[in-house]
Amino acid sequence: MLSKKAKYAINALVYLGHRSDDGPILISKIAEDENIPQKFLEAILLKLRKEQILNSKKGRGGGYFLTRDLSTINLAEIIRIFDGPLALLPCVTHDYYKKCEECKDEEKCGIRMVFLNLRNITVKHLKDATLEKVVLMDGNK
Amino acid sequence: MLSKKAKYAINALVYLGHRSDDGPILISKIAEDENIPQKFLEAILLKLRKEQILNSKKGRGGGYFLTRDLSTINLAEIIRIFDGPLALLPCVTHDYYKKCEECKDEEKCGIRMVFLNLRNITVKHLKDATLEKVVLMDGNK
DNA sequence: TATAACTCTACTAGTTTGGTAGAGTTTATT
DNA sequence: AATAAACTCTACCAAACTAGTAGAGTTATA
Repeated sequence: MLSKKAKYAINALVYLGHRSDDGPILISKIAEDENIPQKFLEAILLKLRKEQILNSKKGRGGGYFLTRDLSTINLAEIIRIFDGPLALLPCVTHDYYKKCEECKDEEKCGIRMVFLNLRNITVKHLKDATLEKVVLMDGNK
Repeated sequence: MLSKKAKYAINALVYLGHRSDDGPILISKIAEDENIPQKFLEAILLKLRKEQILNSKKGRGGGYFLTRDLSTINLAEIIRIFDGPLALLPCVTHDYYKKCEECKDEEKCGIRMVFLNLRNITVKHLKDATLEKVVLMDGNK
Protein backbone atom coordinates (compact mmCIF):
# COMPACT_ATOMS: atom_id res chain seq x y z
CA MET A 1 0.00 0.00 0.00
CA LEU A 2 1.02 3.58 -0.59
CA SER A 3 2.02 5.54 2.50
CA LYS A 4 -0.13 8.50 3.52
CA LYS A 5 2.72 10.77 2.52
CA ALA A 6 2.74 9.49 -1.04
CA LYS A 7 -1.04 9.62 -1.29
CA TYR A 8 -1.20 13.15 0.12
CA ALA A 9 1.57 14.24 -2.24
CA ILE A 10 -0.37 12.95 -5.23
CA ASN A 11 -3.56 14.58 -3.97
CA ALA A 12 -1.79 17.91 -3.52
CA LEU A 13 -0.18 17.70 -6.96
CA VAL A 14 -3.46 16.93 -8.70
CA TYR A 15 -5.00 19.81 -6.76
CA LEU A 16 -2.25 22.15 -7.94
CA GLY A 17 -2.49 20.69 -11.43
CA HIS A 18 -6.14 21.71 -11.66
CA ARG A 19 -5.11 25.24 -10.66
CA SER A 20 -1.81 25.62 -12.46
CA ASP A 21 -2.79 29.02 -13.88
CA ASP A 22 -3.80 30.53 -10.55
CA GLY A 23 -0.35 31.48 -9.21
CA PRO A 24 0.90 30.53 -5.72
CA ILE A 25 -1.60 28.62 -3.59
CA LEU A 26 -1.52 28.61 0.21
CA ILE A 27 -0.56 25.48 2.06
CA SER A 28 -3.51 26.15 4.35
CA LYS A 29 -5.89 26.16 1.40
CA ILE A 30 -4.60 22.86 0.04
CA ALA A 31 -4.66 21.29 3.50
CA GLU A 32 -8.23 22.38 4.12
CA ASP A 33 -9.64 21.48 0.70
CA GLU A 34 -7.85 18.14 0.52
CA ASN A 35 -8.34 17.20 4.17
CA ILE A 36 -4.66 16.84 4.98
CA PRO A 37 -3.13 17.84 8.36
CA GLN A 38 -1.41 21.12 7.54
CA LYS A 39 1.86 20.54 9.38
CA PHE A 40 2.16 17.14 7.81
CA LEU A 41 1.52 18.60 4.38
CA GLU A 42 4.25 21.19 4.94
CA ALA A 43 6.87 18.47 5.20
CA ILE A 44 5.52 16.79 2.08
CA LEU A 45 5.54 19.94 -0.05
CA LEU A 46 8.99 20.83 1.22
CA LYS A 47 10.27 17.50 0.02
CA LEU A 48 8.59 17.93 -3.36
CA ARG A 49 10.25 21.31 -3.64
CA LYS A 50 13.65 19.88 -2.86
CA GLU A 51 13.05 17.26 -5.52
CA GLN A 52 12.18 20.05 -7.96
CA ILE A 53 8.66 18.82 -8.55
CA LEU A 54 7.21 22.20 -7.62
CA ASN A 55 8.30 25.58 -6.35
CA SER A 56 7.27 28.00 -3.63
CA LYS A 57 7.23 31.69 -2.92
CA LYS A 58 7.76 32.98 0.58
CA GLY A 59 6.19 35.90 2.33
CA ARG A 60 2.84 37.59 1.89
CA GLY A 61 1.20 36.51 -1.36
CA GLY A 62 3.34 33.40 -1.44
CA GLY A 63 2.41 29.74 -1.68
CA TYR A 64 3.14 26.65 -3.75
CA PHE A 65 2.91 26.27 -7.51
CA LEU A 66 3.95 23.92 -10.29
CA THR A 67 6.72 24.98 -12.65
CA ARG A 68 7.43 21.90 -14.74
CA ASP A 69 5.05 21.00 -17.52
CA LEU A 70 2.38 18.63 -16.20
CA SER A 71 3.32 16.06 -18.83
CA THR A 72 6.81 15.70 -17.35
CA ILE A 73 5.65 14.70 -13.87
CA ASN A 74 4.51 11.11 -13.40
CA LEU A 75 3.25 9.01 -10.52
CA ALA A 76 6.19 6.61 -10.60
CA GLU A 77 8.51 9.49 -9.77
CA ILE A 78 6.32 10.77 -6.94
CA ILE A 79 5.82 7.39 -5.31
CA ARG A 80 9.54 6.66 -5.45
CA ILE A 81 10.30 9.92 -3.65
CA PHE A 82 8.17 8.98 -0.66
CA ASP A 83 7.95 5.20 -0.62
CA GLY A 84 11.12 4.10 -2.39
CA PRO A 85 11.17 1.31 -4.96
CA LEU A 86 8.09 0.18 -6.88
CA ALA A 87 9.35 -3.38 -7.15
CA LEU A 88 8.26 -6.05 -4.66
CA LEU A 89 11.72 -7.59 -4.30
CA PRO A 90 15.10 -5.90 -3.84
CA CYS A 91 16.66 -8.17 -6.47
CA VAL A 92 14.53 -6.63 -9.23
CA THR A 93 14.92 -2.94 -8.39
CA HIS A 94 17.22 -0.71 -10.34
CA ASP A 95 18.17 1.90 -7.75
CA TYR A 96 17.98 -0.19 -4.57
CA TYR A 97 19.32 -3.49 -5.87
CA LYS A 98 20.21 -6.08 -3.30
CA LYS A 99 20.79 -9.78 -3.81
CA CYS A 100 18.62 -12.33 -2.01
CA GLU A 101 20.85 -14.23 0.42
CA GLU A 102 19.04 -17.48 -0.24
CA CYS A 103 19.39 -17.25 -4.01
CA LYS A 104 21.90 -19.57 -5.63
CA ASP A 105 21.61 -18.36 -9.20
CA GLU A 106 19.64 -15.23 -9.88
CA GLU A 107 19.37 -15.84 -13.61
CA LYS A 108 17.63 -19.15 -12.99
CA CYS A 109 15.34 -17.93 -10.20
CA GLY A 110 11.70 -18.48 -11.13
CA ILE A 111 10.46 -16.22 -8.37
CA ARG A 112 12.66 -13.39 -9.52
CA MET A 113 11.39 -13.75 -13.06
CA VAL A 114 7.79 -13.26 -11.96
CA PHE A 115 8.61 -10.18 -9.92
CA LEU A 116 10.89 -8.71 -12.56
CA ASN A 117 8.08 -8.83 -15.10
CA LEU A 118 5.65 -7.37 -12.59
CA ARG A 119 8.02 -4.56 -11.77
CA ASN A 120 8.44 -3.69 -15.43
CA ILE A 121 4.70 -3.63 -15.98
CA THR A 122 4.16 -1.50 -12.87
CA VAL A 123 6.84 1.04 -13.72
CA LYS A 124 5.53 1.38 -17.26
CA HIS A 125 1.99 1.90 -16.02
CA LEU A 126 2.92 4.51 -13.43
CA LYS A 127 5.33 6.38 -15.71
CA ASP A 128 2.54 6.61 -18.22
CA ALA A 129 0.33 8.19 -15.56
CA THR A 130 1.53 11.78 -15.96
CA LEU A 131 0.05 14.56 -13.92
CA GLU A 132 -1.38 15.94 -17.14
CA LYS A 133 -3.31 12.74 -17.82
CA VAL A 134 -4.45 12.30 -14.23
CA VAL A 135 -5.76 15.87 -14.06
CA LEU A 136 -7.57 15.38 -17.35
CA MET A 137 -9.16 12.14 -16.15
CA ASP A 138 -10.08 13.65 -12.84
CA GLY A 139 -13.52 15.14 -12.51
CA ASN A 140 -13.13 16.50 -8.96
CA LYS A 141 -11.73 19.99 -9.24
CA MET B 1 8.10 -4.36 -1.01
CA LEU B 2 7.19 -7.85 0.10
CA SER B 3 7.73 -8.65 3.77
CA LYS B 4 10.30 -11.26 4.68
CA LYS B 5 7.44 -13.49 5.75
CA ALA B 6 5.87 -13.43 2.30
CA LYS B 7 9.21 -13.92 0.58
CA TYR B 8 10.19 -16.81 2.87
CA ALA B 9 6.77 -18.38 2.34
CA ILE B 10 7.22 -18.29 -1.42
CA ASN B 11 10.75 -19.66 -1.12
CA ALA B 12 9.55 -22.52 1.06
CA LEU B 13 6.66 -23.33 -1.27
CA VAL B 14 8.88 -23.42 -4.35
CA TYR B 15 11.27 -25.61 -2.38
CA LEU B 16 8.45 -28.00 -1.51
CA GLY B 17 7.14 -27.76 -5.05
CA HIS B 18 10.43 -29.08 -6.40
CA ARG B 19 10.18 -31.99 -3.97
CA SER B 20 6.45 -32.71 -4.04
CA ASP B 21 7.00 -36.43 -4.54
CA ASP B 22 9.38 -36.86 -1.62
CA GLY B 23 6.87 -37.06 1.24
CA PRO B 24 7.11 -34.94 4.41
CA ILE B 25 10.12 -32.62 4.58
CA LEU B 26 11.61 -31.39 7.82
CA ILE B 27 11.26 -27.75 8.79
CA SER B 28 14.92 -27.84 9.76
CA LYS B 29 15.88 -29.00 6.27
CA ILE B 30 13.91 -26.24 4.57
CA ALA B 31 15.29 -23.65 6.99
CA GLU B 32 18.85 -24.72 6.40
CA ASP B 33 18.67 -25.10 2.61
CA GLU B 34 16.74 -21.88 2.10
CA ASN B 35 18.61 -19.84 4.70
CA ILE B 36 15.57 -18.97 6.79
CA PRO B 37 15.65 -18.70 10.62
CA GLN B 38 13.97 -21.92 11.69
CA LYS B 39 11.71 -20.54 14.42
CA PHE B 40 10.57 -17.82 12.08
CA LEU B 41 9.83 -20.36 9.37
CA GLU B 42 7.77 -22.40 11.81
CA ALA B 43 5.30 -19.57 12.22
CA ILE B 44 5.13 -19.10 8.46
CA LEU B 45 4.46 -22.76 7.69
CA LEU B 46 1.92 -22.92 10.48
CA LYS B 47 0.02 -20.08 8.90
CA LEU B 48 0.19 -21.72 5.47
CA ARG B 49 -1.19 -24.86 7.01
CA LYS B 50 -4.08 -23.01 8.61
CA GLU B 51 -4.81 -21.46 5.23
CA GLN B 52 -4.81 -24.95 3.73
CA ILE B 53 -1.95 -24.24 1.37
CA LEU B 54 -0.04 -27.24 2.67
CA ASN B 55 -0.23 -29.93 5.32
CA SER B 56 2.00 -31.39 7.99
CA LYS B 57 2.62 -34.63 9.78
CA LYS B 58 3.70 -34.70 13.41
CA GLY B 59 6.10 -36.98 15.19
CA ARG B 60 9.07 -38.93 13.96
CA GLY B 61 9.12 -39.13 10.17
CA GLY B 62 6.90 -36.08 9.98
CA GLY B 63 7.36 -32.78 8.18
CA TYR B 64 5.59 -30.48 5.76
CA PHE B 65 4.24 -31.36 2.33
CA LEU B 66 1.97 -29.96 -0.37
CA THR B 67 -1.43 -31.54 -0.90
CA ARG B 68 -3.13 -29.26 -3.40
CA ASP B 69 -2.18 -29.49 -7.03
CA LEU B 70 0.62 -27.02 -7.78
CA SER B 71 -1.48 -25.38 -10.47
CA THR B 72 -4.10 -24.31 -7.90
CA ILE B 73 -1.69 -22.31 -5.74
CA ASN B 74 -0.70 -18.86 -6.98
CA LEU B 75 1.49 -16.05 -5.72
CA ALA B 76 -1.40 -13.58 -5.38
CA GLU B 77 -2.96 -15.85 -2.77
CA ILE B 78 0.28 -16.31 -0.86
CA ILE B 79 1.17 -12.62 -0.77
CA ARG B 80 -2.33 -11.70 0.41
CA ILE B 81 -2.04 -14.13 3.32
CA PHE B 82 1.06 -12.43 4.69
CA ASP B 83 1.01 -8.88 3.40
CA GLY B 84 -2.66 -8.16 2.82
CA PRO B 85 -3.98 -6.38 -0.25
CA LEU B 86 -2.05 -6.18 -3.51
CA ALA B 87 -3.56 -2.81 -4.42
CA LEU B 88 -1.74 0.42 -3.60
CA LEU B 89 -4.86 2.24 -2.38
CA PRO B 90 -7.61 1.03 -0.04
CA CYS B 91 -10.29 2.44 -2.37
CA VAL B 92 -9.35 -0.07 -5.10
CA THR B 93 -9.08 -3.22 -3.02
CA HIS B 94 -11.75 -5.84 -3.02
CA ASP B 95 -11.39 -7.35 0.42
CA TYR B 96 -10.09 -4.38 2.38
CA TYR B 97 -12.09 -1.59 0.76
CA LYS B 98 -12.02 1.77 2.49
CA LYS B 99 -13.06 5.10 1.07
CA CYS B 100 -10.52 7.94 0.89
CA GLU B 101 -11.68 10.67 3.25
CA GLU B 102 -10.55 13.38 0.88
CA CYS B 103 -12.39 11.96 -2.09
CA LYS B 104 -15.52 13.80 -3.19
CA ASP B 105 -16.63 11.50 -5.99
CA GLU B 106 -14.90 8.17 -6.36
CA GLU B 107 -16.26 7.55 -9.82
CA LYS B 108 -14.66 10.73 -11.08
CA CYS B 109 -11.34 10.32 -9.28
CA GLY B 110 -8.47 10.27 -11.74
CA ILE B 111 -6.03 8.97 -9.16
CA ARG B 112 -8.28 6.07 -8.32
CA MET B 113 -8.62 5.17 -11.98
CA VAL B 114 -4.85 4.81 -12.36
CA PHE B 115 -4.53 2.63 -9.29
CA LEU B 116 -7.57 0.54 -10.11
CA ASN B 117 -6.07 -0.37 -13.47
CA LEU B 118 -2.73 -1.09 -11.86
CA ARG B 119 -4.33 -3.31 -9.25
CA ASN B 120 -6.15 -5.30 -11.92
CA ILE B 121 -2.97 -5.81 -13.91
CA THR B 122 -1.05 -6.83 -10.79
CA VAL B 123 -3.65 -9.32 -9.59
CA LYS B 124 -3.89 -10.87 -13.03
CA HIS B 125 -0.13 -11.22 -13.24
CA LEU B 126 0.27 -12.77 -9.81
CA LYS B 127 -2.71 -15.09 -10.16
CA ASP B 128 -1.20 -16.33 -13.36
CA ALA B 129 2.00 -17.11 -11.47
CA THR B 130 1.01 -20.53 -10.16
CA LEU B 131 3.39 -22.62 -8.11
CA GLU B 132 3.45 -25.07 -10.99
CA LYS B 133 4.72 -22.41 -13.40
CA VAL B 134 7.20 -20.93 -10.96
CA VAL B 135 8.70 -24.33 -10.19
CA LEU B 136 8.97 -25.07 -13.91
CA MET B 137 10.66 -21.73 -14.58
CA ASP B 138 12.97 -22.16 -11.64
CA GLY B 139 16.35 -23.71 -12.28
CA ASN B 140 17.52 -23.81 -8.65
CA LYS B 141 16.40 -27.08 -7.17
C1' DT C 1 8.44 -45.07 26.48
C1' DA C 2 11.73 -42.26 24.39
C1' DT C 3 12.23 -38.95 21.21
C1' DA C 4 11.53 -36.69 16.84
C1' DA C 5 8.90 -33.17 15.13
C1' DC C 6 5.20 -30.01 14.76
C1' DT C 7 2.25 -26.38 17.74
C1' DC C 8 1.39 -22.52 20.44
C1' DT C 9 2.01 -18.41 23.44
C1' DA C 10 4.73 -14.79 24.91
C1' DC C 11 8.21 -11.52 24.53
C1' DT C 12 11.37 -7.99 22.39
C1' DA C 13 14.60 -4.71 19.95
C1' DG C 14 14.51 -1.81 16.22
C1' DT C 15 12.25 0.68 12.52
C1' DT C 16 8.56 3.02 10.21
C1' DT C 17 4.36 5.71 10.07
C1' DG C 18 1.71 9.48 10.85
C1' DG C 19 1.72 12.95 13.09
C1' DT C 20 2.59 17.55 16.52
C1' DA C 21 5.18 21.67 18.43
C1' DG C 22 7.60 25.56 18.03
C1' DA C 23 11.19 28.59 16.74
C1' DG C 24 13.30 30.74 12.59
C1' DT C 25 13.55 33.06 8.07
C1' DT C 26 11.96 35.57 4.11
C1' DT C 27 9.22 38.93 1.66
C1' DA C 28 5.20 42.03 0.41
C1' DT C 29 2.85 45.64 2.05
C1' DT C 30 1.87 49.67 4.87
C1' DA D 1 11.12 50.49 9.25
C1' DA D 2 7.57 47.73 11.10
C1' DT D 3 4.39 44.23 10.64
C1' DA D 4 2.38 40.21 9.49
C1' DA D 5 1.86 36.61 6.12
C1' DA D 6 3.83 32.50 4.70
C1' DC D 7 7.28 29.11 3.93
C1' DT D 8 11.49 26.47 6.40
C1' DC D 9 13.68 23.68 9.60
C1' DT D 10 14.66 20.84 13.76
C1' DA D 11 13.04 18.15 17.29
C1' DC D 12 9.96 15.24 19.35
C1' DC D 13 6.44 11.38 20.06
C1' DA D 14 2.94 7.45 20.35
C1' DA D 15 1.41 3.53 18.03
C1' DA D 16 1.98 -0.03 14.87
C1' DC D 17 4.75 -3.14 12.34
C1' DT D 18 8.85 -6.14 11.25
C1' DA D 19 11.78 -9.68 12.02
C1' DG D 20 12.91 -12.20 15.00
C1' DT D 21 13.82 -15.30 19.81
C1' DA D 22 12.56 -18.36 23.80
C1' DG D 23 10.50 -22.04 25.71
C1' DA D 24 6.97 -25.02 27.12
C1' DG D 25 3.42 -28.18 25.13
C1' DT D 26 1.45 -31.80 22.17
C1' DT D 27 1.40 -35.70 19.01
C1' DA D 28 2.89 -39.78 16.69
C1' DT D 29 6.16 -43.26 15.51
C1' DA D 30 9.76 -46.66 16.32
